[in-house]
Amino acid sequence: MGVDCHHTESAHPGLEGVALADAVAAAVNKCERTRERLTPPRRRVLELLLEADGPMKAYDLIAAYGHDGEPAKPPTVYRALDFLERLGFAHRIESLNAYVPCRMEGTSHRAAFLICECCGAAQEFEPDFAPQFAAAEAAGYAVRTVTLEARGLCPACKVEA
Amino acid sequence: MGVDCHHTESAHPGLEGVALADAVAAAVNKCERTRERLTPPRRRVLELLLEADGPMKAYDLIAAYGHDGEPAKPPTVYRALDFLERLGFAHRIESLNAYVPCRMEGTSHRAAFLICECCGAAQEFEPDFAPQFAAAEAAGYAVRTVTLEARGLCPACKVEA
DNA sequence: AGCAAAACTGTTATGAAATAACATAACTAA
DNA sequence: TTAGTTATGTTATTTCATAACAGTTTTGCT
Repeated sequence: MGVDCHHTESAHPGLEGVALADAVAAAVNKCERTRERLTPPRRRVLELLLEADGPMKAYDLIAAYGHDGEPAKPPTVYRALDFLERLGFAHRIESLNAYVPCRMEGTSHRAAFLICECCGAAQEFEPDFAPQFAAAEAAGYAVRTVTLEARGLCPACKVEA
Repeated sequence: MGVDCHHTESAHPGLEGVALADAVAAAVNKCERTRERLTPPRRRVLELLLEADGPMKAYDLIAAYGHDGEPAKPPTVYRALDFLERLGFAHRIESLNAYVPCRMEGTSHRAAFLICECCGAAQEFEPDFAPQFAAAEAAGYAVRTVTLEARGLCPACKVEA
């Protein structure tokens, strides 16, 4: 991703084989429990996100969608992304116009990311916003969702620089 | 902005007259002190942001650019926005694809916003990220910039709902 | 002052990201 | 079993942003 970086994107290598199958199975199970429908296009987009080594652009997903090389139509992928985000299986990174699978499955979390400007890796973490928004809520705001994206250098790229 | 809201956007009414002139003069002064060039297109875009009642989309700025109704060319506005962001006179709100003038002039701040999903108002505030990123920096990250966008209801819209 | 480098603007064209609109198909609950 | 809801397929369009390059203004150097 980064222009001035020669690292392989190793912070979050994509899943393969058993690990990928397990992650998909976990999603299938969660959907069954909650009566949600992990339909073929939704499942396909989730697979693509899980396999990827880093954040995926929507049009990367569109291009990679067909096992035979046939691209998807944009609404197919955008609808699947909407679903995956709604269920917490994926997150959109606003400052990259890109998408990642959720790496913190199960935690009822507000997503936050540390994005490396060198290698492009996006590390998800669990922020503690309570102190941040106590004041806002005291002033009458009702906070519903929070997007937090920090940009800088990951440990590997920082060392190299 | 909001679809289900009948409020006027009063949280941050646009500047007019003397207040607008003062804000522009402050920017002129700051640029003179720092040897930056607040050229006509940059100044015009800053004026438009300051006059606006809420976040402005780039193409709103493009349409409003000419005093005679003539739109600007897109690069004119995007370049001006780059400049204004670089100097801290404006902020981009990623989750809206929109821009606001900085309301916290002078503070060396990392911008953060409370965005009302009902009326569209964007309230800037000064977050304290120190506790948030102590852990990240301890783990070797070098955090450079932070984007924080909280979405919910502002006090006025919360009351109405 | 004279000149080169850098920064800025104007312009055309294109690229990238996302959605509108509408027809069809598949679940699901009475 | 049929009405209602949810999801998909498809075409087209809209929205957002930048590439590329020519020309101008400013700045810094000697």
